[in-house]
Amino acid sequence: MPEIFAAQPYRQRAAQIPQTVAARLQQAIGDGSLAVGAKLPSQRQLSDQFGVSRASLREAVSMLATLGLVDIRPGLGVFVTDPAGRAPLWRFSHAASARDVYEARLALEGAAAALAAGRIDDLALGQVARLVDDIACGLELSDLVAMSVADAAFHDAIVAIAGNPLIGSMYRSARELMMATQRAPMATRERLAETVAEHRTILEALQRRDPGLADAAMQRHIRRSAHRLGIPL
Amino acid sequence: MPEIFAAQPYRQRAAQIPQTVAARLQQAIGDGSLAVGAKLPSQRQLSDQFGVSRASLREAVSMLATLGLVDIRPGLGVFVTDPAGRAPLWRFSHAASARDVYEARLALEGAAAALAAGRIDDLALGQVARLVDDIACGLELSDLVAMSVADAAFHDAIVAIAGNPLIGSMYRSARELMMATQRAPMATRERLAETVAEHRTILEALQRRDPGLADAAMQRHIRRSAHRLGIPL
DNA sequence: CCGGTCCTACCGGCCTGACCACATATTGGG
DNA sequence: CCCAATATGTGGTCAGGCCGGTAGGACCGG
Repeated sequence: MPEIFAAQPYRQRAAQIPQTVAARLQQAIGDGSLAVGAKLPSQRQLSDQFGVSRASLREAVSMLATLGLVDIRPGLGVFVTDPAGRAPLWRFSHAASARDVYEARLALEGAAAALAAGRIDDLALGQVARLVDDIACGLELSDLVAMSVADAAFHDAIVAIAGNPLIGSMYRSARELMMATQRAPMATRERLAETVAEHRTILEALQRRDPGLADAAMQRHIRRSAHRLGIPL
Repeated sequence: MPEIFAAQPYRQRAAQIPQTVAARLQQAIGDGSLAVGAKLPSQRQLSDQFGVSRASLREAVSMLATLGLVDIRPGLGVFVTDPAGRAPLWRFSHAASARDVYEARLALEGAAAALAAGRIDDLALGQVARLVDDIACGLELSDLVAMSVADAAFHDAIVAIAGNPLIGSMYRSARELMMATQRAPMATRERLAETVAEHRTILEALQRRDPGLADAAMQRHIRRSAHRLGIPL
């Protein structure tokens, strides 16, 4: 399997028209020429503009839709989707174990916490603090649903604050995968109290703007979460 | 397992033909009816079999290709890709900066190195050592191409040894993205010598089976690589 | 018998031009 | 003034055709 050297310079396949068109559209979306929510010109118009057939243009648009960059609404048009919105349509063709997912979370969220520590502002800090309070509140009320909702929001917020679109996209994918394999969390009260304390520790690291501390606190939290779920890490 | 969400309020859009065909092909790939590496029937044959036009069938195949499930080889046919295969850079929405990519690499490859340290066997250790030698050899011969090839192989190998399919998939995506944005590396000889030393350090950490050390060494290497390319991290 | 060239069937890539279903804007009648 | 019929625009789909590249067999020269 290690025949990495056998790989000669990839034969550059001739530029395929749909791919080229998709790339140009993607670029237009990326650099803001096509704002979020904006409606693209009609397929007939675009195909004419690019000098390609509508079939090819359709393939390009179809690819962007598959990637979730664009939303096609029959009879209305094609619209640029909200990037912050769900973009996790990507599929891992192979199955991942719960352990795989937690290892990935460890890497991604640890890094996200470190980045967030260096980039968080006071406003966001207050929001994160509120989410921690929500979690604690859920604990007191023994409202497991509220707790898990606030918990998820907490992690999402940190990844968002990290401000790295790649890590954000990867995180969302891992999260989606996690939901597919997650078992019900055990509800011992003292164990739940642990998670609140761990979130508080992360919050403190963010307040101190200490990336290393935030990374460590987040990794510790995820590691212990995995243990609580019976996943060896 | 369709329609868990069938009861949703959103109006169910009429089944679109390409999507339906893509789903059925995807299912066939998923359940093993189409083995990895197998060649799909020709597009004309498939379109006839599904009772759809070739244009629709092409859109479906194009979607699968976008998801990386199949590989289209003009003049030959459509083939089911190896799940361990790589992901095209379309995956990520809105353009990522070089800094974003390096931040993601920092997280992913650091974690991969740590995992690899705990899982590497002597055989793999020898292969990695050989790759480091190749890099050093490239330096002596001032063969920049050979160096970068061996360098890439080194990183790929560590990710492979880590054995986490998620991290592997994410890493490959990031790598593709990196190649798209990479600027020419500066070729000062002493700077190149630095990279050899950094790789050696990573190798030593792997030899000691020390995850923490491997993580740190890999992160340091990537960080310095970024600096060498003028990317602030 | 061997090795080359040529031919042909097959494959994907792309185009043209048309028709359908749906959403909306326009318009005309009650 | 309101409401329905219609015109227009959009995406969805189709049929058929041409192009260029690939592979494998047939053919021919050595």
